[in-house]
Order: sequence, then C-alpha cells, then structure tokens
Amino acid sequence: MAETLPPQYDPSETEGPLYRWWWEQGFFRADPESSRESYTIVIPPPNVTAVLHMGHGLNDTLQDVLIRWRRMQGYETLWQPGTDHAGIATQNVVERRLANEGRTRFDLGREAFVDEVWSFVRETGSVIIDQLRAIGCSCDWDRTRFTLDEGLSRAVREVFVSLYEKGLIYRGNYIINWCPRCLTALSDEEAEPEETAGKLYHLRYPLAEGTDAEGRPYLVVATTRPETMLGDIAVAVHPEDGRYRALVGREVELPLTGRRVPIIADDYVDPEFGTGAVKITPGHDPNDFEMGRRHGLPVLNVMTPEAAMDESVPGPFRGLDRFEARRAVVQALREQGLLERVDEHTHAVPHCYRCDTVVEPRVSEQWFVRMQPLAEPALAAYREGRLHFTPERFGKIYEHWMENIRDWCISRQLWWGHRIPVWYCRAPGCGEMIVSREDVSACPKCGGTEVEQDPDVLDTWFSSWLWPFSTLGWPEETPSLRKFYPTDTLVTAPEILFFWVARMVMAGIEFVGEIPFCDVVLNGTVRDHLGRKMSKSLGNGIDPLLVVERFGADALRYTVVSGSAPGTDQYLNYENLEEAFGPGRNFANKLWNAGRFALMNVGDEPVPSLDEVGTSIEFADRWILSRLSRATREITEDLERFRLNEAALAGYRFFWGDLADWYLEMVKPRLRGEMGEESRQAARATLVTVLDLTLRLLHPVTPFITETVWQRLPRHRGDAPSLMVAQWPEPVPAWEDDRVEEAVRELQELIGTVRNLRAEYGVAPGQRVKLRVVGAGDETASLLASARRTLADLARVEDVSAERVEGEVGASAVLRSGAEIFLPLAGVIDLDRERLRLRGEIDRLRGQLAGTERKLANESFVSRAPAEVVQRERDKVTSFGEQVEKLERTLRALEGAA
RNA sequence: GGGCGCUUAGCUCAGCUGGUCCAGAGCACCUGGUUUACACCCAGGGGGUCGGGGGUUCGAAUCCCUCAGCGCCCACCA
Repeated sequence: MAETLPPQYDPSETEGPLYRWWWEQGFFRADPESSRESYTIVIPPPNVTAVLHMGHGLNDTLQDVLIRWRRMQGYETLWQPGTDHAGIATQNVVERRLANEGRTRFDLGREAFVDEVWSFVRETGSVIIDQLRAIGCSCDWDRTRFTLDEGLSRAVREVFVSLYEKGLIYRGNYIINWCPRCLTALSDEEAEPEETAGKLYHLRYPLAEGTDAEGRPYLVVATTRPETMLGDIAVAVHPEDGRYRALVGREVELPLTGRRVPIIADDYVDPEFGTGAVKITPGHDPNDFEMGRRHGLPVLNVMTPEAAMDESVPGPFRGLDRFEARRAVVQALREQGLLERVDEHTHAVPHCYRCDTVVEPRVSEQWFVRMQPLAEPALAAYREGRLHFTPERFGKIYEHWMENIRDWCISRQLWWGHRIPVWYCRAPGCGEMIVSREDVSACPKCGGTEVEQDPDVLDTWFSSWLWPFSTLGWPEETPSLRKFYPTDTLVTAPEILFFWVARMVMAGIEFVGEIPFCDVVLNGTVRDHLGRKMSKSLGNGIDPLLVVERFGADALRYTVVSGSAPGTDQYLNYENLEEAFGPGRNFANKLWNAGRFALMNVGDEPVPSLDEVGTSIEFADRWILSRLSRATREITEDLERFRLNEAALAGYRFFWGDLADWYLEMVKPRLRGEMGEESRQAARATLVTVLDLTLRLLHPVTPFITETVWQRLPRHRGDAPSLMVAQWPEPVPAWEDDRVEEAVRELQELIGTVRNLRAEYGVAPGQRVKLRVVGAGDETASLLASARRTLADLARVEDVSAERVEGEVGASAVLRSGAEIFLPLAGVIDLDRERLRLRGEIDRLRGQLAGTERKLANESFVSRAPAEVVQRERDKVTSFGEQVEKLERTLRALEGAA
C-alpha cells in the first residue's frame, strides 16, 4: 500500500475532493449554540463581479490561516463570507457592456437598467466565491451574504433612519466632489489626489475704478483652473497684506463676463503664494465655497453635470467642455492683454477612484452623515487600547483621520445600490419629506398619494460599514449576533482603512454598542518584480487559479504567507512563476515524502505511544521532541502576534531543517531493526508522534498536503476525523532539553566538518574514513560513543578513536569546543595524485595572481581603466591570495608536516 | 508642506525586548552525488564594510542624530 504512493505529490488530484469532503463534513460551519468560545473573522467582501487576484490570494489566505489555527485550538470559529454590490464599480461595468452595444443606461431606464445589473450579477457574480474555495478558504458558505440582500438592506434602512432621527444625517447644498463621467457625487475618500504637471495662469482683473498703489489699473490673480473664472464671485487677499490693503472693499471688473465682483480680505489667503490675490469661485472650489459662506457671498455654478460650461456663462463659452473652456478662456484673455504669464506648476489633482476622471468640485444637494459624534467613541476605543493595529503604526493613521474627520457625503446619483429611504410628497402645497423604514405610498401629512422616493442611492460603503453585524442578522437579536459579535480579527489592506475599517468601528459602537473587532491586521500589497501594483490593465497580474493548477493551493498559500511580513508589500515576478512558487511546491512535496518515508518504514504493526515506550527513547528522540516543543511555542507565539510569515518560516525550518534533514536520517537504521527491537519501537513511537504534531503545526498554512499525509498516518492521537479539527499542539516543557540540543549541535558541527574535509580533499563519496578526535571533553566523548552509527551513516565515518598515530598523513580541523578532529587519508585517497593536483592548482593560481599584479603595476591601466574594473582586479588579488594560502595549508597537511 | 516606512548576499526578503537564530533563508551560481522518502532531492562551496557619516554602550544590522535614495499616507496653498 505504502509502496504504491508515487514519489511526487500531485495536488491537482487531491485538493478538490479533499475540499469537498471538508465541506460535507461540516467543518466550516459555525454553530451559534455551541458552548465553546467563539473566534470570528468577517471577510472583506470582494466586489460581486470581481475575479480572484493575488491580493485576494494573500488577504484571504491570511484569514484562513488564523481561522484554521483557532479552530484547532477549540474555538467555535466563524469565517463570515460574502460579496459587496460595489455601487459605482459594478454600475460602470454594466454601463460599459451596454456601451459596446451602443446603448446607455438612459436608453433602458432606471428599472430595466437595475434588472440588467441584477442579471449580470447573478450570471457572473460570486465567481470569486468559487475561486476562494480553490485556495482552501474555510468559510461558512451557508452564511454567504451580499450587501444588497434583503437582510442587509433592512440594516441599511434602519441605520439611515435612526441616524436621521438622531440628527446625524442631514441634507443640504454643499460643495462635493463630482465625477463628471460617473455623474455622481463622491466622498472625500473617493477623490484621490494625483500629482499632476499643470500650469499656474496669472490673470489680470481690471479694477472697476482707479489704480492700485503702484498705479496699475488691474489686479493679478493666479489660478490653475482659469475656466472657473467665469464663476468668480470675488477676489480675496490677506488682510495684513500691505500691497492690497487699499483695494479691499473695492471691485474688479471680471473679464469676459462684465460682472463686477468685490475684493475681500480673508486670513485663508497665503500672501506668499502666487500673487497673493485669489479669485473666489464658491461653485467650483471647496475652499472658495467655505470662504464664500464666511462672507455671505452667493454661489455661482457654471457647469453642467458633465462639466461643460452651462447657460450662465457668456455665449462663446457655452457648451464647451471644461478643458476646452480653459483653452478658450486663456485665449480670450490673451487677446485682451489680460494674461500676464503662465508658470509650470505641479499640484495634486483629485481623480475619481473608480474611473480616474478629474473630479470637478460642484455645489449640489446631497445627503451627509455628521461624523464627529460617531468618531469620538471610535477614537476612544483606540486610545484606550481596546482596538489594536498590526503593524502598530497604522493606529496613528487611524487616529489622525478620526481627529480630523469630515462629514460623509453618502448620496450617489447612481441607480445601482440601496435607494435612499426618503420620500417627498408632491401634492401641491404640501412638500412633506418622509424618512421611513418602510416603503411609503401615501403622505402622512396630507394623505396624498403622489409621493416620490428620493432618486439617489447610498454610497456603497454605507452598507459595508455595517458588515460585521448586518451579516449576523442585525437589527434582529439573532443567536449568531449574540454568539459571534463582536468579531475578533479583521484582516485587510491599508487602502481601505478609512473607507471601511474606521467606519466599521464607528458603526459597531453606534449601533451595536461594541467595537466590531479588537485586532486589525493590515496586509501589504502584492506587486510585480518592478514594484508595480498588480493590475488587470497593466497585464502584470498573476492568476491565482493558474498557480493552483500548476503548483497547488498549498504552494500558493505558503508563498504568500511566508513572503509577506505584516504591512509589507510582496514582490512576485509574473514572468517567472517557478521562481516564485517552486519553493512552496517543493515544501509540499517534501512533506509528502516524509509521510511516504514513515509509511514505508514504520510497518503495519500497531505503533506504541511515547508513554508505552517510556525510557527506551533515545538521544535522537529526545532531541527531536525538544526541538518540536520549541517550534510549537515559537509558531504559536508568532500566530498570536500575527507574524504569520514567521510562523510559516519557523514551521518550514523545523520540518525540513531538523525533522527531515537530521531526525529521519538518524532514525533509519533503527526503523530497519538494526539496533534492536526496543530501539525500533522507540523510534516508531517518536517518529509517528512527531510527524503527527508537526503536521498539525503546518496545517493552517498548507492544509491540503498536511491533511493528506495525516490521514494516512498509522495512528492519530484522539479520534479527530480530520486534521482540521485535530487539537492544536501545546509546547511540552518536559521535552525541552538544552543539553541534548547542545550535544546535537556539536554532532552536527562534527559531521559538517568531516563532510567539509572530505569534499576539500576529494575523498570519494562512498569511501569510508577513519576519524580521530583529540582533546575531546567527557561530553564530546560520550556523544561520539552514542552517535557512532549516525556518524557512519551521515559522514561515512568508521573507526572513531581518540588516538592520534604519530606521523600519520591526513586532514584536520578544530571544532568550537576545542576538540581537534583528524582524518587519516593514507590509503583513502591517492596521496601522490592529490599532492600533484594541489601543486598544479597552486601554480595555476600563482600564475593568475602574478598576471593580475602585473596588470595593477601598470600605471596606465590603473589610471585609465574604470575604477570598478581596477577594483575588481584588486579583489582578485586578495581572493587568489586567500585561495593559494588555503591550498598550501592543505598541501602541507598532506605532506605530513604535522 | 506635514507624518510614516524602507535601504542586509546577484535577486526576493527574515532578523521580534541591543549580547548563540548577530551576519541568516529561499532562489540563482559553482563542485560532487545510484546512500531504495524525496533530483520538486542530498552533500559541499563562493558571495555581504547589514545605504553613507556621527553618537550612546562593555557590546549596535538592532537605540539616538544626520545625510542620501526609494516608497506610502495626510494636507485648502489658489
């Protein structure tokens, strides 16, 4: 049976069926009635139309590692899955599809368009959910939620209405970020500043009357967006600015429009920037809007929703797109001699985070959430240590954002999303506004039935911020909510710290009365080898499913977990998948073969427990148990502190470096029975126990291969049907033994040194050699006695003795303990040939050395050749010198110069 | 303009509370390998003034200062 296992692990045959079995066994399901303590993670819901990319691969694997680990620790675990309707993003995708057919959403009308999106979402949506299964995510799929679900929609309404009732939601005309392509308002977070090379135009605004202090009949203002001058309402200067003091209170004649606007004074103006005089456009600039309000100035909106100049501007500019208008305005001013000069100017220009169009600030009527009252307890949660970030520095970013929080614009002029639960009575003379949890069909004030619902939808994050409790049934007091809220760990990307994480904290406190999670773990970004973010448009992404297919899910998981320290970006080369994922696949294969080794060598009889073999366990057994206990402690601590990369690497090191490289080798003759039956039983017991516990430690990162091997082990501790629900190991202090570990370190050094000498002196691989150890202390001596067999197997050493024969020729080295080891080589290698070879080698190197030195002695080479070439030659001299010295030492040893 | 992070072997990165993980891992490279778990392997090897400079300390890759380069976040300089 064991012999039939192939020497290569094939994940593609194993993973799918194993995953299905796990699911069918119900291991992923969370039971709200369980008496066990809960551990909960909510998934950052991917866009419903998304496909899995490496960012998900990383983020979701990290969550799965935590969930699997806690599950094994005996917690009642819930990993809550689901998807996000992703308002703008999804609407854009469907609109693009329509555009390909030459249609727009307006052709369809609202209802038909929303139906269209729904059918698109049903058809392609949740593909990503299936893909998460391929990488082994152990979510409770029965609980999959969608932010536009009936239940979640109810939560959204409840929240909107209750915030309105508390006076925390208001509606008004304010300046907001407007995307002229998506035709909707955006929140401040959705307008992403990008450094842009622009121009700073210096415009002359003629004074309505007279001249300034220096006799000029005009004032110069500086602006990056000259087209907005058509909406100017004033010019502002700093009150202390001597240059302009006399002008305050007077007027300028606004060019191209014939309007007269006042010159006002305001502290906001920086006298150092530009000319110290600022044109004020409250309709299209947030700062100007604020200033306008301070001074009671009117607002002039001069652009259409598409950001073309509207009817309010002079004829020649009407209908021009804002950038065409910019050229036209500049041209017109130039012709009138009013363009003083144009400077190059780089500044941050806000862009729509979904379509990258330059955002146009615009005044319009929108809904807002008053954030200050929500932020205060969320800030306190962090400051009081109830909310913790990994890495910690993100806490400061969170704190800073909370301290400077601004009101949240939540209305979107989209069709895809939660409709705002507000109705307006259209009955003549009524005009009642009804904010309601239930749909409204008649006006409660006048009884009229001409009520219309607000046409806008809510920001997609207005449903996301409820995710940790809306998915558990809130506002109902469900058993799941009681059991699993608050959740424990949130693992996500730093990009959505404000969009999502911060707002969830506020919502959790406000609506459920408790922070939604106590630990926030921020993972890094997956980038390509050139440091670019992986993206579909750049074509530099890696398809995780392709990786799963070629290398296995475990390889993918091991690679992303081990390769990303918390908050640190990970670089993966999409041109060389072998380099990136080969090591993970090799790790899985090594595990497979360790299992295969055990099956082939342990035999079919029942395997005794460690207790049963008792004191007959040996030196090597005690060593591996000691190492295992330490590895267990280290891995558990790493997981507790969210150093998942360290946990993965520690597991790798222990399994490969200690268990496979040393213990398995040391135990071979014993398993074959060559050292007696008692020794064999001790080895069987230890090997199976250690392998069992090691597989548990490695399971969270590489679940498929560990389960596959574990299922085949001859004996399991306890009756767990699966490694998934097997118990997580505890360190066993009684196993830890510093002296044994130290002894093995010395043995390893000894074997390494012998191997080293053998290689250096060209001893044939299979050739056995004698070993003399001189000056060893008692400890080393007894170690040598007990490790005779290991030395023979691993270093091909026989006849270990402490006697040094006078005049013997061979190789020697000194160990850290001070003991000297000597390998007699007479009769082992052909001494004459080796001497000859060494002399030849030395002569060759000396020749090269001399040549290089001659080169360096050449004045013109040193002065003319590039410095690095000369340096390379110098390095060669040093390196040749060292090599010659080493070979000469070897040669002297061979010539018997003791 | 503020704040933060990074800079360690050719490449990708670990290195947690200054002192046996203190110079490491994987990959790449070179040499050797029919030791029946594994060539997706085994053994050995070369390669780094831990970005530069200064300081604290018995001791610094690790703490402090400073300079340089890269990156991120925030910000109303038109």
